[in-house]
Amino acid sequence: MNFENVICTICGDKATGKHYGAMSCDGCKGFFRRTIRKRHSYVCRFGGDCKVDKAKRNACRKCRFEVCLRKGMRRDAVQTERDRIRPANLKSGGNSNGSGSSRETSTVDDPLLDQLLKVEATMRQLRCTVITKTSDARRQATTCDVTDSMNQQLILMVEWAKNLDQFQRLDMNTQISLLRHFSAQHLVMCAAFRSIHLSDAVWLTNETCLHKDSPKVPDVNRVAARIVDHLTTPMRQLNMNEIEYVALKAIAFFDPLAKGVDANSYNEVEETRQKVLESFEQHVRTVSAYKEMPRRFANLLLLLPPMLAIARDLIEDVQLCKLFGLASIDRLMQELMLPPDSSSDPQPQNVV
Amino acid sequence: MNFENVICTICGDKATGKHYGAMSCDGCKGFFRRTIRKRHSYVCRFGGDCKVDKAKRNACRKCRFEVCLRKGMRRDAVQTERDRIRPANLKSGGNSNGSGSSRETSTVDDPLLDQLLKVEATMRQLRCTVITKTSDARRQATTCDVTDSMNQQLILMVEWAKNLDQFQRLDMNTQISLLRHFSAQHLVMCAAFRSIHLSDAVWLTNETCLHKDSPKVPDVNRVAARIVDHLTTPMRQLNMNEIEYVALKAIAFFDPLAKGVDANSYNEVEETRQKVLESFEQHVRTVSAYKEMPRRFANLLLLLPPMLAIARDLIEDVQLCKLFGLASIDRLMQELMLPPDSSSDPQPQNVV
DNA sequence: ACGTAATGGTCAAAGGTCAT
DNA sequence: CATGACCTTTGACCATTACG
Repeated sequence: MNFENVICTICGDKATGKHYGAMSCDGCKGFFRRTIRKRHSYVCRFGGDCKVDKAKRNACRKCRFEVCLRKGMRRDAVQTERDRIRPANLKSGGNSNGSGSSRETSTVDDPLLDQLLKVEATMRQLRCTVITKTSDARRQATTCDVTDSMNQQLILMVEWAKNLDQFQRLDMNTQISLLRHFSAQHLVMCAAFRSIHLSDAVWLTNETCLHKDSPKVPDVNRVAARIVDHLTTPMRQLNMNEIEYVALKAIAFFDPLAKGVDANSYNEVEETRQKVLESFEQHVRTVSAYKEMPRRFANLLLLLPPMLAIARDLIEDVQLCKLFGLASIDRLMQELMLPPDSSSDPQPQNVV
Repeated sequence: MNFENVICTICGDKATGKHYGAMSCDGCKGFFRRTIRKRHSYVCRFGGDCKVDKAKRNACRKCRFEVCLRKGMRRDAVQTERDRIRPANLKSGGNSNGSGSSRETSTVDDPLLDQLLKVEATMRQLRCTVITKTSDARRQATTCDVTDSMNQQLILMVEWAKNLDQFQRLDMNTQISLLRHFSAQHLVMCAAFRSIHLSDAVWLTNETCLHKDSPKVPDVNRVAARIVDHLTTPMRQLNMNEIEYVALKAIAFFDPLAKGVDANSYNEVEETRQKVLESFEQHVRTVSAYKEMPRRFANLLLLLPPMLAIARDLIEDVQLCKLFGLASIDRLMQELMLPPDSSSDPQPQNVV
């Protein structure tokens, strides 16, 4: 319908259709609805017969409302309030004083990221006591180097987790579930970030190097090559720094969907993840030196799917190695990385 | 039939017949159809048990929809969109703009997202010609239903890809690589989003339902349960809509890390992914009705890792089924989902 | 052929939104 | 807080389809 030449019977403005019984404009329509809904009651400050036209219709609400009724608008045509089309903005905290206190975040102002960084530094120190450093460093890694390094990393992962009070607060069942779910991802992620300054090789914790096409080490799923190509290279291109690394690691670790996390712990884990996510996003978008790089936040998060894929293939490789006796699988590695097996302990023990 | 004394089981208004499985009025009928068609997802602003009667039925859409389901309305009774009854040109005989002059279903400003939505709509129509609809819909799915539905979805995936010119421009080797890499993820993602209005069940394309704990179907990895718990439920909590769904699907599909994508094609695929990412972020942060929901963008992206994990377990399940002869594995499924096998064709053929 | 029941689509007139 | 240009949703009404 074309309302171009139809005028509002109340004020003479352009009408947009019949509303509440009278051909009228959107203004008079809205005015009438609000008046009825909010039970407004007006008083005329003048003689009670004010002109109601497009220019003066807002001058006297009493007289405008009178005209609405006189021209046929019916109160019963106004319905009760409906559902919101869009949901109300769920703002956290609901504090209205949030007007930018604008404390410029210097470097690592965020306490959560700060905590993660500190734990990471502790781990770097601890690593020296755990690592069996090979005498001639930087040589080509052997299968034995790889399993050694993996074992060391798993020990460190457990220590790392124990340093996080968000982890310590969880019940033991959940703790074990998170560790098991994360172990392979931890290995892959650490190896990838640690190698960010190498080219075409993975730097193991015992300071040997595993070249991405090394034929010495059984690797049907080409895990080493994919760590380099799918993770380390993108990390380098994104100029990923340690803050972002520790945050992303925590996001992957606190995964409420980990097998074995029950409904009670789900919320705790999810809450921790959301807090890290908040700090992580805040850092990447407003603090980081590369905050202007388009889509950087998304691309950092998109490191997680390939990380997961490679982790799963790593588990497959370890299973194959165990099956064919190509490498010795340590007890901790067995408990953390391989699926529960009837032939070994049904429940991980002494891990935490 | 005289409906004078029949009342709507949902709101108590005068019923006009049985609609979608429940005696109801035209209002509840239309409301239910629109909800299903547009994949609306509501949130109750109150306690979650609002009264639903003739006067207040529009006050809370969440609770109205809940009552619709509780009173027996079935989503599978809502059919796919038909052709317009009236030709779009209601005014001048020959309207020049070929595109539907009548209100198109929520066109998006972004041309890329618009393209993805249009292809999705095309697929919905095509589905009708591919799907072998079971006579009694909504029954419990059998193993045969599951494999049938998977086959249909794989056929549709190939058609879907062929409708994307960003895909058509790639060389055939890359095309096959992307399809193989995405196939299982496609099945999981479609099933998850399609089931957003069901509870505790997955809605298959042949309109049967697979309950998350169905004992009928072999599912050692509990894929159905995890689709519901790890994907559908979070999607519902995030109020994910179709735009976000098609964008996320494209981001997962155009994965330059897919096995078999060579260095030349890498950039093309990556470029497409980055463009979709750009549009996706733009939409979620500035256009979406839920743009104020904190960390929404990150949480949408974080759907991808569980999606990938479930997809890989689905492949495992299919392999097991094949191994034990529990289900017939179609040739297309074999080529797209299972690893290349020396006993069958070494190279996929006739897929694209 | 015809009625009936269930699906579909239409669009005026309700509703809500949010910069001003 | 109120306004009103602009957009979404509702539901009375009519068309189409399947079946006996």
